[in-house]
Order: sequence, then structure tokens, then C-alpha cells
Amino acid sequence: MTSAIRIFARAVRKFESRTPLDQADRAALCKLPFDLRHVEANRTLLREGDRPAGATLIVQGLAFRHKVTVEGARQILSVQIPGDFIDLEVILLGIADYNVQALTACEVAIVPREAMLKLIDSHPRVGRAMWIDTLVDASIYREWIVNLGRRDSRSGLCHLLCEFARRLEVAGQSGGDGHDLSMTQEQLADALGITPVHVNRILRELDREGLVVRDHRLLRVPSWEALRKAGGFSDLYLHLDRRAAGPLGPPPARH
Amino acid sequence: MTSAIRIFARAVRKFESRTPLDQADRAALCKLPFDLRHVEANRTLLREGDRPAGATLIVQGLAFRHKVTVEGARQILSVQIPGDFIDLEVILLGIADYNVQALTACEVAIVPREAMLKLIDSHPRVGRAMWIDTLVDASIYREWIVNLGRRDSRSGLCHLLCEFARRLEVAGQSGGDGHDLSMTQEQLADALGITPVHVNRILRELDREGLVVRDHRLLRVPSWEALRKAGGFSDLYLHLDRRAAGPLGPPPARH
DNA sequence: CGTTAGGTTGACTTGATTCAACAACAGTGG
DNA sequence: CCACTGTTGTTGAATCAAGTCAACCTAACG
Repeated sequence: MTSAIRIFARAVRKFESRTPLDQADRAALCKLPFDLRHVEANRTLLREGDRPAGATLIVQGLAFRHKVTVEGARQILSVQIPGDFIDLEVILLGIADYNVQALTACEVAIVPREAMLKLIDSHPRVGRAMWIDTLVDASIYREWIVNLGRRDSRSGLCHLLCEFARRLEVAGQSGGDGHDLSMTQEQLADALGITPVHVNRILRELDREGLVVRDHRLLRVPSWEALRKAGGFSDLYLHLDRRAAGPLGPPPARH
Repeated sequence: MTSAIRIFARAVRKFESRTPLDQADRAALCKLPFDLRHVEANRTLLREGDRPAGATLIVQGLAFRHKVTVEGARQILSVQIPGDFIDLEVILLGIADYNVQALTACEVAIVPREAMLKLIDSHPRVGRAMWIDTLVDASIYREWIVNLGRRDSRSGLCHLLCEFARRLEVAGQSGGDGHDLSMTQEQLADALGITPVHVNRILRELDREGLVVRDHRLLRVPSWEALRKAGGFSDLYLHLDRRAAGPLGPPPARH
């Protein structure tokens, strides 16, 4: 049981940061049956067209969703961190429309689809929390659309770095002034819709300008403020404010 | 009452195409209180940062979501058609992270937030249907990310045209071999992340090649098959299959 | 140590932008 | 009915951001 708490702790915390859960909700979440697995970096966790028998929760490590065009170009769609389900939507949609790969070595918990559906049915607040979680995912997609469509690659990269830092910080991972983004330049390129060569040039440019300080794959950011400005970053779209919308309670306090 | 049925018919139909509802669910949906409004083309329906008091359903006409970068560039995020809520997520997230504008003159029904939340709480299947609807929205965002990141503008435009045609067809709007996309070249540009000048050139190129036949703002497509191929379009991501995931029933039949 | 994945760099090309002018058309008011 | 005005669409020439190709470097690792 202590083990189960460890597995679901991050997810529960994330859910509760946006909508209230009671003790029974938390307990039901932590009582979900699961199958714990270790997967190596780069291993595929889900393939487009799959009808998975369970939802996969990241306990430790990073993963990313991606699609491949008919011409063979890869586009990364999102990066998932510990506490994220990589395929929550597939539980309800039935079929995966994207691939998921481990970015780093991961520890994942696979929860059977039926158990998830049962939980959603029996604990509406948990279902609500999961819904909201998918809505925040969608909001991040929207921001990526802007990143790809209307920001030049320099701003796009800065924006991406700000997003990762902020999300990891909120999830209680690292934070601080630097972070290991674990992504190769090729993966960054596939997230930004550009070529690895160009990522390299921008990274060096940012380094030269002092916006980032690189040490192998580790990045230090001397001034988040400067990076935020360079990327036109505002974290509104991450919807980090606590209890944005209670079940039927009063509207959230303005401060 | 007949009026209310007309208002919600398309939404109900869309919901039911993906998850089962019973008579009580349908009735509850159609009993939602609403305020009917006409809005002119280009009028703003929702602004980033708004905390709207209701959800807005498009009864007739088209609208689009967009964001504007700090540099002032606009990126269109999605186009909503009759039967779509333009801001369903905002009911749960509390705050809008995007703008919505009417693309054409619209008839919209505004449903108070509390009524929506109450409906979701009292009719879990309806809540589920709405959740799935937002999941399909997210899936479309993912495809747009690929469009912007990894397809050249020619493929991107073809892909977009295929998507609109398919969605309108399923919604019972037009379909056929041609359609009025109602968008100016500037709006197409803002959806594709390119310039209006370039949209113009691609459109003429497609015309010259016989992929589309233009008559003012009306487009005829002689061969959808050819256009699909040019855009690398597959409609898997629209999740149009009926009843992908029942509430707790057996897994969907494979055929 | 050799192998391999990832990173770096330069020379050249290209898809898309920019700017600027003009044409087509719709609506408006005299 | 026509002149005026604004929006949308069209086109060419110059420019630029990013891509391509190809070589080489570096560090990790069995």
C-alpha cells in the first residue's frame, strides 16, 4: 500500500492542484490496480492505431508523444513528466492517434482500462479531475500551435525551455536556475518543427548572448526573466492557479 | 421546447456519435437554459483572460479560436462549426487562454456556467460525452501541430481543406464535391502559420494543377482522393467511429 | 581502442517573407 | 447611378530564415 501511494502521489497532487478531491477520492485513486514496469530510453510505449488495454502513468522519467507524416518526418506533440498519464484520452477514445516513446529510462504503472472507467464512474470528482487534466493538455497543444506557427525558432526554443522549467518546477522536479532537459538536439528539433542543425545554431547563439549557459546536455539559465521575454512566455496557459473551478462552489477568488 | 430541440440537436447528435446517451440525457441537454444571440462576422465572442459566465454553443455559422503573440502575430487554433461549444473547457478551467471570433455571422446559444456544471454532475453520461468532445478537440490540435511543424505549406493547406470538408460532412453541413470555406486568404494564412501572399500563391498553384477549382471564395474539389493524398490526410484523428468506448461495456467490435 | 550517437561548422540552396503596386469587388452615400 | 472607400486578392522582385549536404569533432561505452 505504501508502494501504491508512491506510485500515484504525483498524479493525485496534480489533480488536487486544480480541483478538490476528498479522502475517498484519493483512496480510490491509490487503490487502482497497476502493473509496474521499467522501460529503457527510446522504447516505444504506444503506437498509433493501438487499442491499449490500460492507461500508462509515468512514475519516474520522461516520455513524449509524436506523430510521423507520410513523408517520414517526425513531429513531437508533447513531453510527459512524472505524474502524467501518457494516454489517458485513449481510455475514452478507444484508439491511439499518436505514438509515445520514452525519452529517458522510465518507471511506469499500467492501470487496466476497466479499472479506470470504473473509477471515473464511481468517483465523479476524480473523473472531473482527469477531464481537467486533459483540458490542460489541450491548452498546452494550443500554445505549441502558436509556437510552431507564429514564433521564429529562437523564440520557440526559449518558450519551450520556459515551459519545461515551469512544469517541472510545479511537479516538484528540479526547478532552480538550471535543468537537464534530457532531450537531444534532434528531439528538440522535432518538437520545434525545425532541423537539428538549426537547433544547434540557435542554442549556440543563445549561449553566446548569455541567455543560457551550456554544459553538455545540462542547461543553466542565468535569468529566467530574460528567457521568458525572449520566448514571449506567459504561464497563463498552464492553468496553474489552484481550484480554478470547484464542482458547484463559488467562483474562484480574484487576487 | 421545439426551439430548444433545434438549438441543441447538432450537439446532441455529435455527442451520441461517440458515446451512448439515453432519453433522460438528451432531455436534460435540451432543457438547458440558454440565451440566444446573433453576432456579426468578425465580432469577438471571447477574449483571453475572460472568466465567462456561460458556455457558448454555435447554432449556426462558423467561429475560430486564436491567440496573438507579443509581437502581434495572430495564430488561428481551430475552427468551430454548428454544434460545437466554443469554450466548453473554460467552464472547468475558469479562465480563457485564447480568443474566439465569429468567422461568419453566427447564431449562438449561451448556457449559464452553473447550469452546465449541474448537468455534468447530474448526468454523468452527458459529462462523459462532453469530455470526449474535448478529447477530439485535443486530437485535432495535435494534427495541427504536425501540420505546422512538419508539413510544407502546400500539404498543410490541402490537409486543412480535407479536414474542414470531412468535419462539415459529418456534421451534416454541405459536403459534396465543393464547399465555401468562408475564410479569407489572410485567415487561412493565420491557420497555417504562413503569410497571406503565400496562401495566394499556393492556392493558384493548386488551381493550376487541377487539385481545386476556384470560383471567388468557393472551392470545388474535383478529386478528394487527390487532395487527401497531396495533404497526407487520414481521418483517424477525427475519431469519427461510432461508440469508440462504451461506459463499461465490452471492448468495441473490430471490423 | 574502435564504434557509434550526438554535436559542430561551413557553403550553398530553397521555401517563404517582405514590400510595394495594382486589380477586383462590395458596400456606402451623394 | 456613379464616385468613393475599404477590404480582399494578385503579382513581381528582392531578401531572409531555415534547410540541405557534407565533413568533422567529441565523448560515452562495450
